[in-house]
Amino acid sequence: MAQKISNSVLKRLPVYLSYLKSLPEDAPENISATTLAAALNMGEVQVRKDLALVSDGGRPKIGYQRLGLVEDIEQFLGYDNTNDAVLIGAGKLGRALLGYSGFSEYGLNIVAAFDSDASVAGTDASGKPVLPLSALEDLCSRRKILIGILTVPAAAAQGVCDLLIRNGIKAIWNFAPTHLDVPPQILVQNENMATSLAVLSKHLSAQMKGY
Amino acid sequence: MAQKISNSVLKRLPVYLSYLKSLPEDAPENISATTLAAALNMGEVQVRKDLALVSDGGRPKIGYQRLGLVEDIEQFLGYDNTNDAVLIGAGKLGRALLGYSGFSEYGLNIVAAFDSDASVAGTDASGKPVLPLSALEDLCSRRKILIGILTVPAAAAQGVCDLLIRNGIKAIWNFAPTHLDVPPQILVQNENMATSLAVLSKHLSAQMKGY
DNA sequence: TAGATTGTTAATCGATTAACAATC
DNA sequence: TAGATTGTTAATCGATTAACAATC
Repeated sequence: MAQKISNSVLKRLPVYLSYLKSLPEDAPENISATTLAAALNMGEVQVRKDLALVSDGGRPKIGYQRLGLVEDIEQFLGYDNTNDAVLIGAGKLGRALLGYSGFSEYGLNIVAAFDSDASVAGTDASGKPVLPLSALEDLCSRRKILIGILTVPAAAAQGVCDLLIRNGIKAIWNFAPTHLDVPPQILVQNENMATSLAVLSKHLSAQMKGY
Repeated sequence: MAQKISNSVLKRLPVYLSYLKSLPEDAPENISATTLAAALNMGEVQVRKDLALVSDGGRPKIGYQRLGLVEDIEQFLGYDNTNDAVLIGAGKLGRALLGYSGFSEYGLNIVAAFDSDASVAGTDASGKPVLPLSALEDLCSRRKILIGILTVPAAAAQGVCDLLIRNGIKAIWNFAPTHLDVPPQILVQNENMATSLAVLSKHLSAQMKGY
């Protein structure tokens, strides 16, 4: 029976992963949950519980096999089988994401970008083609794309979102600062800057006031 | 006694705010928690509880005053008194953020960007100056900057982070995919793409498997 | 063996939801 | 008044933490 994984665990796993990968090649072969927890400022029980979900266990007194753990987390997160994605909205943010080479490491491959502005289309940004929106349908169905990355202005977001869904997209990574209405089986992951800013500035003003 | 606000509430407030602001000028003067909840796919009790924290209440049968609510949320989040910030790392992502005009709406003003690569420095990206890292100290102390936005490669992040803290920065918005070690009174808000991607691809593969 | 470390079971904590009373 | 809506109090749910037993 497939275990239900909470979002909070899911968000911590990449943190472990990137830390483990940042260690030098000649680091010790094993690493303990205690060490990991200390390095990342987390509770060690929590780390152990999280790791228990993805690996088949460490050894008392020794810890987890470092490289095995990396593999286990990557496999668990599905970073080993690459997902193709399309990106809509080739503005500054869109191009920044297009040019971000790090995604492949997480199993994400942006196949092409689309923009409603035909004059932007055709241009290559960091090797990836930028196409007119009219080409979306063909590409999505031909390559069975499941992930759409939305970097369009808020006002255009819902329309593009509907278009994506009509073309078989199952998951949307939404950078537009707006709420999207979607059918229940479609996943929307919001990457709302305003949200983080709120946390940031609130903490800041709280600290200033000294409470 | 200042109320302790949870992060989850803090993250929902900007969502209400942006929805309220997206309504047309001639929308009804009042809006009920019920309506808001339905539009955003949230629980109505939750909406009401959240709004209770920031406003002095709606009226039964009528709802909340729409414009008053906007003001209340903005004021609560501190969007009315602008915070100056510096951005370090004028790569693609850094420039995308620099050029993003929406921040001012959230009370954030990026004063300048810095980059260790002197050849990039001097260039203007969308009107904001890009300066060499050596100019950071002077500007931070002169303008009493409290927020630092980190868009440097992971390997450079901790070093720049330390530099920022030495220069009086109290809050760091970290886009580098790495953990930062900071003293307890410094706030780090991580904007880790890998984290969102993990949630996204996991849900996707779960759905494909049909469980 | 002793001590470090794992993994599990139980307790705590916090956030969400449900039920309901108050109000216009 | 009746019904929509607010706000509050209590119940539920889930995640984190603490305590502890098992293991190398």
